[in-house]
Amino acid sequence: MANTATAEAPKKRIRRSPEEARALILRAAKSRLKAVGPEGLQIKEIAAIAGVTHSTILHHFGSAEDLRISLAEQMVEELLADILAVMETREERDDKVFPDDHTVLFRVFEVLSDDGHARLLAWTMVRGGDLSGAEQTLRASFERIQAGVVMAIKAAAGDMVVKDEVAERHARFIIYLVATTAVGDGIAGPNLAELIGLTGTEATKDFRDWFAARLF
Amino acid sequence: MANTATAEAPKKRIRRSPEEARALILRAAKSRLKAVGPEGLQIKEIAAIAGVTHSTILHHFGSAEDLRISLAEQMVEELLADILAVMETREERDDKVFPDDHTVLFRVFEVLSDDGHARLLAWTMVRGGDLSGAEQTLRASFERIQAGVVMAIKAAAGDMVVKDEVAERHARFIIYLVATTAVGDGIAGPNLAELIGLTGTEATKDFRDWFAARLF
DNA sequence: ATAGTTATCAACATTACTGTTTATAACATA
DNA sequence: TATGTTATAAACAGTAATGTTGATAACTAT
Repeated sequence: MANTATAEAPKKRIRRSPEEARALILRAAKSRLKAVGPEGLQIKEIAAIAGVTHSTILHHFGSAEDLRISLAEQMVEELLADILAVMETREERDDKVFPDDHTVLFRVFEVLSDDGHARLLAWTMVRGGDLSGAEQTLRASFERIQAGVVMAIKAAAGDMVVKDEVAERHARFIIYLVATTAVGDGIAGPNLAELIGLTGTEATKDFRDWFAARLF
Repeated sequence: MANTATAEAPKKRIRRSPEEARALILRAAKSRLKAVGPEGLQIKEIAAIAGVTHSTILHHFGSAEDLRISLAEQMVEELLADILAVMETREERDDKVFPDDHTVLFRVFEVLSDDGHARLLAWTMVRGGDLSGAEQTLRASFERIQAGVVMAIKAAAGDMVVKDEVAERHARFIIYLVATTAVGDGIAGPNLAELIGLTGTEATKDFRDWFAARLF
């Protein structure tokens, strides 16, 4: 007996555009990655979350590996877009960045290292991705970021004349330092801070203040 | 026809001690991880490299997951041992560390970020390992490192009197900064430097010089 | 309407990865 | 030499993941 004739749910189909479908699937993959880490990236699990079958994923991405590559690229692009948004906000408000106002740096840290962003980024790096697919976007983004930092350097220098190439070089170093630190912080931070003895919630803030004060 | 009686190679056995076998297998796993990333950590691949069968691995480690845990713990311990060795060398030679001599910092960077060490470390972090098995070792190591940095700080301060707790706090920040930077550098460095425009072999050295000069 | 396209699903096929069992070779110890 | 222990291997089993095929529902364009 049991299910006599409950009629095998006809299963209505939602037909999406390829773009919508890909976006939906990538969103599901991302949430899965954040939730359970790289091991959660099996297409059947992702399909279940997205509400589709796994063969739909294969239809849109070709293979499970291709899905992962697309995910990695998309995440890095999103990340940079977020950082750029932070920078633009600063320029609009025409704020001083350093050393009296650390908010921008803080928000960069938040974007890059908090909320699991860095762990996801680490995943993309560790898996050996070269991100060549997103190269154009990335390069353009960094140029804009660099322009912002150069401005900040000149502002911080005040009266002193700063040669363009010196400021530019300085800017590259600063960007590189902030980026690597934020990435490392996001990845190893929780474990590391505890081991070193930087405990308490204010320790994170203190460190970032200390760091910001030494940047320029 | 074909293989008539080429006698199915009797397959001589090498009998190792449990310690040797475990070490051999972990070495193979590590090289595999460095070569092809986390996806390369399947026990059959590892077994092939180690020259044993996969059931031998299961015999010694219990399960594939247990092997990965052992690998993560061993790698972190090795890493810290290497760094400690660098610190001890400095103390023996009684060198100045900063700002006139950057060799120690350079070697820490080398150990932490070059040669794929950081990528392996990132893998241990990303996979959510809490490393509780190696906790004692890690904590002790960091205490010794911190002691070294405190000495360096006081030396750098010269005549000025530095309160112990200030130096200690400063030391923690510096250790944290160097560690996170080195980790981020090791993970994102190659891609990031190229994107930012820090190209050429000397760019790495220049950055590290610039960084070291700003540490104290 | 009609025809063509394709995003979707369901069922099947296949690989690959982990884990199990049994036998034996290598070594230690008495 | 005899006996026990165990590290190793080979073959098998189970399961989970990817990939394939064919049919169809949803949409587009004629």
